[in-house]
Amino acid sequence: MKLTLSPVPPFDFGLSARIFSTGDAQIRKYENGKYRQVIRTNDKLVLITLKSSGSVDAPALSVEPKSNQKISENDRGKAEETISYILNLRLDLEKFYEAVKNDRIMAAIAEKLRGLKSPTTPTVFESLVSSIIEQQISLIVAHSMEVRVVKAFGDALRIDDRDYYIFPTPQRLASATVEELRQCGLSEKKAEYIRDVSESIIEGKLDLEGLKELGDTSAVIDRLLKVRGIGIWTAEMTVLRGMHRLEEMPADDIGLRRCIAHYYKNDQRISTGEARQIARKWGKWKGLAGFYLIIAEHLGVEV
DNA sequence: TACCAGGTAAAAA
DNA sequence: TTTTTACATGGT
Repeated sequence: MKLTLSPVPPFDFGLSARIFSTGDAQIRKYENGKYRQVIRTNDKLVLITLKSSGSVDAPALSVEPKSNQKISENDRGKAEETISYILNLRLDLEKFYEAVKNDRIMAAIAEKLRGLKSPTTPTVFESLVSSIIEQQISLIVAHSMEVRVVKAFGDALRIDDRDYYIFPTPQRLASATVEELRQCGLSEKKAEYIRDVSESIIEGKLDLEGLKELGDTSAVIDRLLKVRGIGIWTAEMTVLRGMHRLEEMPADDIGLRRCIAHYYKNDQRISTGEARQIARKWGKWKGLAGFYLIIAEHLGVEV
């Protein structure tokens, strides 16, 4: 049973999925033109395999869902919705390109990366926990810890004799001990933050997913900042990566600042303030623009 | 070996 | 109130 999705053009699936080339094959991986990940539809785990069946300007995505349980019509609808959400298929990139056309550098990068959409996590929770793990340490280190956390605490789906894992639920992480989390390489404090925030969620003190309904992004960030372990960087990363709030850019991010410096300041180190200053010209697209810079640098794009 | 990596809270000044 | 420090681990 297959289904087909029609992303809003332009959309370059290969380019957009490419950042998952280095992903873990049992969690989230792009390989040989196929992207694979487990999602939750209603209460079922479904392994989805996506591949392009169109072009950048007439994009189409074919979806192959697999599960241990019977996939209903309703599940199919949910799967479609989740995929559209995590790959940002409804985003109209032309609006972004139009908004940055007067910035010579960004316009050139956008032209080379035409069709690149920014992915997000299925839940705000996943984005928040990942961001906590990524605080201060290198992405390589953070990535290996995340893989350990997902495999230790995430639910597994067995398909064709192979286990695939979905990101753990707040319930599961709230019941984990700090010691168990530390086994994944986390510092004691990060383990506490993650445990505590998970506990707040299951106790109903924090409705992370409900924050999606809040139109005012700065109100969302203010709420997140009240949580122990979440500073401005983590709050901004969370809304950007977990909620598609593409106007939000974590200006104090050291990697992003390096990218901005590379393209706009001849590689001279810049402060958070200078980064925000440069980002002003991207208007409500600061976060997406920052994402374009990171991918551009990663791919060695020069303008 | 020391230092840096997509920070933050808590201690010290 | 502002500044400094501890923290985890992998790469250079």
